[in-house]
Amino acid sequence: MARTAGSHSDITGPRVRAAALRLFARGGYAAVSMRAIAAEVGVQAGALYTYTPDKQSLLFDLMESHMTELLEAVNDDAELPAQARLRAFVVFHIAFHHARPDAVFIAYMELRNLTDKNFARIEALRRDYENGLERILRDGVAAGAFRVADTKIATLAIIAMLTGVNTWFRAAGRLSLEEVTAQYWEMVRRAVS
Amino acid sequence: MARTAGSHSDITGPRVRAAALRLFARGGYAAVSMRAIAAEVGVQAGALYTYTPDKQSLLFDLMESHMTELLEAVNDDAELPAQARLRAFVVFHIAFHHARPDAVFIAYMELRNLTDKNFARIEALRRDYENGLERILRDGVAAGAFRVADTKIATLAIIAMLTGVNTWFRAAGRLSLEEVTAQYWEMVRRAVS
DNA sequence: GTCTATATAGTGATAGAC
DNA sequence: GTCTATCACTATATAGAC
Repeated sequence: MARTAGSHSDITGPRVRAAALRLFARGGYAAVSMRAIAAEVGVQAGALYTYTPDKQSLLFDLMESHMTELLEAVNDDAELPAQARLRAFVVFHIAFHHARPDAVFIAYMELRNLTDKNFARIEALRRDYENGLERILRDGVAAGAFRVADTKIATLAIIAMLTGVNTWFRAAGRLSLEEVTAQYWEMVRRAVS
Repeated sequence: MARTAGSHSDITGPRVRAAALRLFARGGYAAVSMRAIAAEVGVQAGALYTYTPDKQSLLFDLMESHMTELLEAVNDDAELPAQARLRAFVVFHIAFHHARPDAVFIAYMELRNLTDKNFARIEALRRDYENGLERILRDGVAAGAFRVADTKIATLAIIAMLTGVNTWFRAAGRLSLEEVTAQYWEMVRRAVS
């Protein structure tokens, strides 16, 4: 059946989200206008409000989707030996974050532009993710495979270090992502041994 | 001698910079208006333009001052044994960054709000700082004190890890800055050994 | 040095036609 | 579902009085 002319709810919605993601990452939430997002999509500003009640919800949805996908993808296997388990986390973290630089950037640059309620929700998801790594470290310490003075500190240190890859790595650069991942894993491995 | 009433160029200037630093760190450059900065200082918006030609210059000056102070303070001593030299860097980095969280936050959250020319200048200063750490690592490798596959990667990994302390450390928390520093140093030490 | 007033432009969001 | 038009604000920056 032919749709009403100009009716594209099934594809415009995702396009709005994609444009917002791109522009927020590039220019920052506060600096990007609804008009700029609309222009990127190819519609007028008023049309955006069919897909989001307001600009804040658009930001929150992007961040929540990202964190939810991250938590669903991480897939930790507690049966693995401690080192293999930690290595799997390192490889996963770098690959997952490398694949979606804009979402990663937004997820921790735009926290301050969330309302209090939305901020609390995103922070809870982030803590869930951190707890996943801390569990790996704690189990490894208990099994005698790792030597870590404080697993919470080590968790935060490792995540900061790994996420940092996104700020400088370029596929066209001197090293492949595999080589970079191998070297980060080596540093993490030593740091907890 | 009595000054002209309302004439305070010697103290208002620094107060404008301090207010901008605080507000930019809290709300983000794009989201903070000149009126908001003026209100924080206790003057009207127009008066700010006695101290800065425009908002962009205000941001750039804050970032440039921060990076310049960082480079002047780092004070690397190439005569030290490799481990002591690296340890001094780690201790310095954490202490310096802990002492000025707002400037640190701005210096890497607001990069995208700089004009191209200003961005290039700040990036050059940042590279200078990174090169300082890389020199320490390279010398240590040459002396046989460190084992590092790629000193550039190790540099970026270490800096990301150390700067991350600012995102979570609170003086009122479970651990003192000295304890935290000791544990980060231990992780860095192992990662390059 | 600071004020008030203002120019010029842009903002998020809504109403109603099609 | 998208458009045009618009409301009510807010923005940066400047001019000229004091």
